[in-house]
Amino acid sequence: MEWLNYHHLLYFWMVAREGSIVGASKQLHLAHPTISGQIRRLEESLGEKLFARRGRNLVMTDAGRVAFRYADQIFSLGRELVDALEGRVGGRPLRLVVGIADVLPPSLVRRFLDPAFRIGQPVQVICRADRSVDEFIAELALHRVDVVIADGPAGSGIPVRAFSHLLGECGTSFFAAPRLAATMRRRFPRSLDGTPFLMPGAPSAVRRALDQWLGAQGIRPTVIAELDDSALARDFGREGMGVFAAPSVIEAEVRRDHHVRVIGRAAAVRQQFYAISVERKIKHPAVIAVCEAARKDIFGGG
Amino acid sequence: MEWLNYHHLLYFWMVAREGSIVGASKQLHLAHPTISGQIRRLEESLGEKLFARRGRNLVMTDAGRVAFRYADQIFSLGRELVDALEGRVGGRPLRLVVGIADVLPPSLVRRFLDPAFRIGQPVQVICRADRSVDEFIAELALHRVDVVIADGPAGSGIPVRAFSHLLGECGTSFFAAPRLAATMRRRFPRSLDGTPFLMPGAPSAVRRALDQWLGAQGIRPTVIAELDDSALARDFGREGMGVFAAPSVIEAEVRRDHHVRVIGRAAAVRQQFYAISVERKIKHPAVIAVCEAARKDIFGGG
DNA sequence: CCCATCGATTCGAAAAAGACGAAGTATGGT
DNA sequence: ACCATACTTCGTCTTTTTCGAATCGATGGG
Repeated sequence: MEWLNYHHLLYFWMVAREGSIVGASKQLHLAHPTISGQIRRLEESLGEKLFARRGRNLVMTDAGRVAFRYADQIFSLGRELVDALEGRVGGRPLRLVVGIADVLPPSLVRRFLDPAFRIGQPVQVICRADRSVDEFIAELALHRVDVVIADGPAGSGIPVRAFSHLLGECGTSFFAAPRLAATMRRRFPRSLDGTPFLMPGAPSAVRRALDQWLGAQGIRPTVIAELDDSALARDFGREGMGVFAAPSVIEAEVRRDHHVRVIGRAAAVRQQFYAISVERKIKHPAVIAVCEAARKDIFGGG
Repeated sequence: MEWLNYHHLLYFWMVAREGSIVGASKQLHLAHPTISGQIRRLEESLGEKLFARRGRNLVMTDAGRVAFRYADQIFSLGRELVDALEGRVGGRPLRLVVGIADVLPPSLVRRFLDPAFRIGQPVQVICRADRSVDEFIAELALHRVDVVIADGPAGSGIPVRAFSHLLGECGTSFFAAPRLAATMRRRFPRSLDGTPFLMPGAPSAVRRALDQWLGAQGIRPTVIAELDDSALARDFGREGMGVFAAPSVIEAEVRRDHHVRVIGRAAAVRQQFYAISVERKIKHPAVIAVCEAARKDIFGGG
């Protein structure tokens, strides 16, 4: 039996996270050629290409995405291991472990979580995005996460007793780099037809709503990439590779941070955000703060 | 941030599994001094001793046991990763993934699982013992295991909808190496008082029943080790290190395989065995076979 | 009690793996 | 066309890993 080389896997994982070899080389304090070579070795030993070149960047292949999911868990466990051994098992300051669906935009998550820090007592928030929503819900049952923030309620697909609390909902806005946006703004949404489009990953609620809406209008954009991670989608979009969608509540941040323009809105494509917990009545004070603030401040006017 | 060396961890894990460096060196096709040295490095980088010498063997320290739990999951994920990438994701022959509580004696598990192979169609059984029972139940919810075999019903501790099917129950027998057994057989169970005893790990049903029974009789053995893994307990016992307990149904195998003698029985210490599944009515044909055979053949007469 | 055995450890030398910088190739923006 | 950026390839050098031989300590049998 031949063992997987975990160092190679670490490099692969870091490259996937950072989106580039150069980025990873900085994180790892290594020269870029080193990483390039080691990833090649990993691909050889696995017998599968993990990355494909897209322009001057790398994107994961299907096999790469599979490997990444596992790698994510492996290295998350590794960190837990050293944490556990260094004694910080149950940190004394109030701890809030949040599982986050990776389709959610980071800036929105940050706004959701912000109130947790303002509840009077010191609190340490641990954000995890290294599992799927279903897996997080299973971890909810094991009390390894306190709350899961997702783009839909806990489905009946998995038999865990969990309760979904609506944080708020809004429509969807479509964005593109300035050049592309200029040609698209007129005749929206018809202009989306045939346009390069950055699609959210398959098993998400946004994706379903989007598919439905596009189908109903008979619009068929050209899907040039499917991205599980919404941050990745916006990075692609910023580079002018295509149109992407994001919740209307964070329009301002998206425009500002990614230098893109809004080309149109679809109120019918509802995006919902839920906090999922084990208890029907939330007890964790930080989670209570998060839920209340979301309903009042973030979605209060919209 | 300094990264955990996963190769060192692998060696550590293998040594822990095999119980000795020599054993691990055979599995890994490496020289023993290599492993010895690499484990030393791991201990240095972690700042914790993982093994302590007991006679000419190694036993895990508390820190070692913590690390082992994590390592087990890490390498189990690693194997899944390469399996997934080699395309045997959903193997066509009927697959039965069984989660096994590590307090259960392997020989009993083998007898439980035997009928799964005799159901007419080809079946591939994947036994996993790399998580705790609670974790397995959570994985049940994710359909990553089909059934969990445990020494007690699914507790209400974790909010997963799961159903426990009693496979059977029996009393407990106490065993020891011949020499020790000879002095113990008279005046059982009083003779257990002060005797070196190999206790099953804390969070198991057997342990609770045993504690209760000993307490009721006012017997206090000297606990020289607590072993989560029942196979380990019997290995210790075989070497004459102390008395250990096992379910009465497997008396014959234990006597034969470990060259130990029965020193007494306690019918009151009931050991129960459950198959835990997501459905109330079991659908998986192999699981049905397992349950029926257990009730008829294994526990039919006793 | 002594000796044979088994298993873990220490040590220095040899082999393998990893890391580096320089140069090369492809891509995208100006 | 040119430059900037990012990935690759290549030859060399460094670090890590591995090995065998020798040693130490515990165990069990004679």
